[in-house]
Amino acid sequence: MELRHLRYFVTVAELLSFTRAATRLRVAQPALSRQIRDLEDELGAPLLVRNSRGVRLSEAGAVFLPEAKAVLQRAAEAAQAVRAVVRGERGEIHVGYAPTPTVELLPCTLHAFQNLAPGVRVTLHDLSTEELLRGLHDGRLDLCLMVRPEPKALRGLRFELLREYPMCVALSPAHPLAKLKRVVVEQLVREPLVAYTRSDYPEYHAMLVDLFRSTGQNYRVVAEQDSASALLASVESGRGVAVVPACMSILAGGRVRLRPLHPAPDALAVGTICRVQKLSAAAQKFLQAAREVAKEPALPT
Amino acid sequence: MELRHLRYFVTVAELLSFTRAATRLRVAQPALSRQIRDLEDELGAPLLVRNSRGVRLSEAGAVFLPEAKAVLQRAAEAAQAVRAVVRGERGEIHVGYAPTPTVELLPCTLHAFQNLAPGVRVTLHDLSTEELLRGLHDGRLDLCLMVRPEPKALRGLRFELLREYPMCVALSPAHPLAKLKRVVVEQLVREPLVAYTRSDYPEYHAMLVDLFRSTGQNYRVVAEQDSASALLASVESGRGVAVVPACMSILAGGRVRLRPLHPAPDALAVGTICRVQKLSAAAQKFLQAAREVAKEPALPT
DNA sequence: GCGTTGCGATAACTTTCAGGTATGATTGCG
DNA sequence: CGCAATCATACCTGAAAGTTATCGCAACGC
Repeated sequence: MELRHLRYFVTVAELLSFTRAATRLRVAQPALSRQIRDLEDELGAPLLVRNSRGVRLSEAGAVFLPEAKAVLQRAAEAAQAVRAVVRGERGEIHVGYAPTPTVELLPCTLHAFQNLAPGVRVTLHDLSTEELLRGLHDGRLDLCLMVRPEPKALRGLRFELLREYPMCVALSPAHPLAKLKRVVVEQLVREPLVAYTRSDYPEYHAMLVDLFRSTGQNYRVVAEQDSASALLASVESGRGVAVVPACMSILAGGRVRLRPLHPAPDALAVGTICRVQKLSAAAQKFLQAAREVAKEPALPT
Repeated sequence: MELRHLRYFVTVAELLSFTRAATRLRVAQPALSRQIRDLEDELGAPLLVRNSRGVRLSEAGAVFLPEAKAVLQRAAEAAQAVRAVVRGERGEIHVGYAPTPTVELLPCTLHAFQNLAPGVRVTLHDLSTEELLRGLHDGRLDLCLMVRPEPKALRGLRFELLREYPMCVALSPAHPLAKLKRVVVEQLVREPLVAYTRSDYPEYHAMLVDLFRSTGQNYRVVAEQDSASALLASVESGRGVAVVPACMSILAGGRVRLRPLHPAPDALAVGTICRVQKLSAAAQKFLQAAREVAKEPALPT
């Protein structure tokens, strides 16, 4: 039994005529008669009662007609489900992200994507930079929201900038520098610093070296922390101050003050990365949602 | 898209291997690859991701797999529904009947058939003898429960005797003859008779002529009624007595007495009739139910 | 490092069967 | 009765499903 048999039978049963059904199906009448007979042979019962004035449904045919329609309906739905995936209206995407830099963008993007493609499930993967890039390369991830990586790590991938967060100084509210509108590097270099763990965040320490080079003085790291929350807790406690991107204000709440740094080092570039090739429609919609979110004004510094 | 494509895809998706799926499907592997590719082309998306170590489902494939299984399942159910009709486990039969002669057998047979074939709907048709036979011939009726017709009316039909009801005399309880164990024809011929309408029931009147021939006397019909209930009402009122089959006792209740007639005329033969050819399995089961009912002891006279 | 193995894809061919044309059989109708 | 309409039959054609043989690729083992 094939869907063709069902399509043919349903048409004959609805028009109650082989001739008219053949016309509608764009086949010759004998071909249609043959297919119907094959179907009847396979099912072991005549579905149609032929008389010289057309046909009528047999007992078995009357039972089979709604069943056959249901099968065809179900088959059409199955095809539609795949086409919905192709159009990015259904399915699943795996999105990798770096938690702290995307603390502002990720929730808004997820929300926008939910409106754009309500049928697509988003699975989030909180991973390190290397794991994010590896996941993109081997196909486990469809796209990532993260800090702009080194250009040489971007083989076959495309980065799209969404937002830049200027680097700021995080201070406990009681700290004298917190009264200033902005902090100058020469003031900062004398302060005890809290930093990210050197082994986990080498690029953060490279940034610090760059930042303080102009002062000609050595800076002093009094504590290293392996997470944003720990860094902020250290700063809040008065242990020291930290250089952090402006987006950190969302995590900091009111417990820590952020002040612009002068001269400003390179801002933190956050955006999407995905493969240049073979991007699913759903993933493209996610990119679109992210772009729309980025158009909105940034959070006040 | 044909069911073949779905069968092939489901097998590959479950074995995650073209080679093993081809073996199971009893086709060569290239033929299978080709069919899957045709399906993918039609749906507009790859369903399987091929790598040199077997295959895995793509996004679209993961969505399509349960859909395809559902279609195949539904198709199998459709075929099973027809086979259930063939086996007489499902469907509908049209049963014609003569109400009064089958007053005992029909309810019991319906009950037995309900147990034998619960999935079959029985549609009853209360028709005259001629209409019953015509309905059988042109296929509107599958079988009938009725009085044995003339042999010449049985072209292409088969009668099967279920039960014989001896002819009795119906008397009002107050009637003098009601005190007797049985009524002799010579006694009966002097009584005023209530009969069925001559035009509607010629065979009934033929029976009366036969019955009284031996007495050499004329019988006297004082009223004609066109239904069993009217006949019984007339008898109950004392208008006259009637010759009726023993099964009439069920309709009569206690309002009328039935007494055997001596010498007994031919009993009323009640049974099934159906076409010799093309009897559906459900109709055969109905016949079987009727036979089982007939095996039970008859009602006491 | 290099053959070996196991996988799916490709190529060339064969076979099957859906579909086409022509025609026959039946029946209802003017 | 002839005509028109309907489905069945017979026979042919061609698309496509299937077959065998082979390729290319990647993982594995020695």
